[in-house]
Amino acid sequence: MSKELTTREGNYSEWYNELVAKADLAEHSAVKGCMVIKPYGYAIWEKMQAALDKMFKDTGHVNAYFPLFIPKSFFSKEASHVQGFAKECAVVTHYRLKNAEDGSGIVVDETAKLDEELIIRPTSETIIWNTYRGWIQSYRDLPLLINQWANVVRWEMRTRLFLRTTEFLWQEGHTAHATAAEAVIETEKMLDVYADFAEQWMAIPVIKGIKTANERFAGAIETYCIEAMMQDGKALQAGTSHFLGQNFAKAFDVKFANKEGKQDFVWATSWGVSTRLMGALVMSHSDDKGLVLPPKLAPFQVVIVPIYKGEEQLAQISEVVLKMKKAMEAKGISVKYDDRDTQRPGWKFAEYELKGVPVRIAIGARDLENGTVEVARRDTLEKETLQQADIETKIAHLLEQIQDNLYQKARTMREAKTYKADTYEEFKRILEETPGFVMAHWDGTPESEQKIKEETKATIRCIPLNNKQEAGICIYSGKPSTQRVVFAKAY
RNA sequence: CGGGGCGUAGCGUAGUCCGGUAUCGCGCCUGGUUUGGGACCAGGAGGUCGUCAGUUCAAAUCUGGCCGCCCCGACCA
Repeated sequence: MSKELTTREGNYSEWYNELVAKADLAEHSAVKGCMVIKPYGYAIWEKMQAALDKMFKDTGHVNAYFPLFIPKSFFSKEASHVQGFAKECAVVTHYRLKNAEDGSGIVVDETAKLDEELIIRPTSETIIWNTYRGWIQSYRDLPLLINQWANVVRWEMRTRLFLRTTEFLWQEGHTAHATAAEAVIETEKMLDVYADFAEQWMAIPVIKGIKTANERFAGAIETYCIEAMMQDGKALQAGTSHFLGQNFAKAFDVKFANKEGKQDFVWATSWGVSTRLMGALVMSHSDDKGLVLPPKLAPFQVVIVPIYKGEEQLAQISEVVLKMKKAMEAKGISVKYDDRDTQRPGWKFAEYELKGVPVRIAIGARDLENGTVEVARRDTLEKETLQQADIETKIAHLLEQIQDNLYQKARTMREAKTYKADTYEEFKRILEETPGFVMAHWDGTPESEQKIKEETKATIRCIPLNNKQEAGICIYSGKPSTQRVVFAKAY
């Protein structure tokens, strides 16, 4: 394994791929388009899950689990939904294998053909709404606020670790409501949860907005999203929350008796974030030395490396370290003490930098004499010598600073790469020369949006919520427009 | 599905044009010296060269088929 990482400047895409592999987050599996998430990467995902799961529960949701398989007929019930997903579905057609008669190995047993094929879920609206029919009779059964943690499969033509894999992990919330207004409030509430998570936990600033009709989820009335900017100026959709109207209730005949005793179709939402967030995390903060993790999501926040000669000295150092470790842990800081004798300090320094551990503490004989430690922060690569006394308070403070600094840095970067364009020429020049978000007027038609996409590869990422209204003309058609929207090339 | 590249030890590779029994680095194992930014010395283990067939005295190398993966596009979270 080479020690030097490809630089972001040199080849951003290659830098990302190498980083994911070298930081031990994930690797390609034997199955095309599918990844193995390695323990270190999975530990980050578990942190994300824990934080999100708590946020969901704090907003009144409960977890449940629905099947991996969906009968094919369910898909045809909601017309636009099937249209959106049909091209990327994995299908189970048989349920048994047998030994080939010519002894050449195992083959599909053609006599074990399913009467109805099963689709491996690309998303669970259909199986869930089919189930909800049996759960909802009255307004008293509503709202139904359910989330599931699951894996889904979308047979994408081109995949990239975390950003787009054939199978991925996610959570999908599916809620049912008595009124449209209540469902819209839910949709917006969960968008806020996602935005808070992105900003406060992942240290990634996001723009909340709604998707245009072209970009809307298949089967939704309105799709809300959070959009983040990666260091190369490309946009990444980090989470979506959909107002589904009564589309799925009608498709699956889910009715309830309202207070007036009248039958009405149930109103729905669905919302999800996936392991794609891991990709967002990597691409937002990391540098040419490796991963940079926000303290709130790092598998461990502090690593302590002893520098010693001989076992006796190690024992002396360990005594001090274990006390510090205990004090830090009492403050809720996660600490790894790496006293392995099999690797040298320099090796460990490089390794933990590559893995993005927020704070490294080194302690040697010199420090024992002086009552000090060397503290290095990953985000700025700065080192300072601190007194051991009350180290837990200093480190706790430092971790907060790092968390905040990462967010501010990402925000500054985004602002520096956000532009206004008033003509199509200017728009194209910006995308070509200095990729980023381009705020531009658009006439509101799918036709103009489509043409711009074909000619520049840029799409409308979203129409920001509470967008400033201003008169202007569409950069493409010259027709009047009332607001600027966010254009960018996207992952 | 179009374009490009690749498949040789755990990883990364040389060798392929011009056929002669596989190179180098990292990693791994043993012993020793080391340890404040990816240590050094000595010794050692590890390979049906993606796969199947063909040509040949002889194939990693030539010919044909097949399989797989990666990258760039179209599609998408």
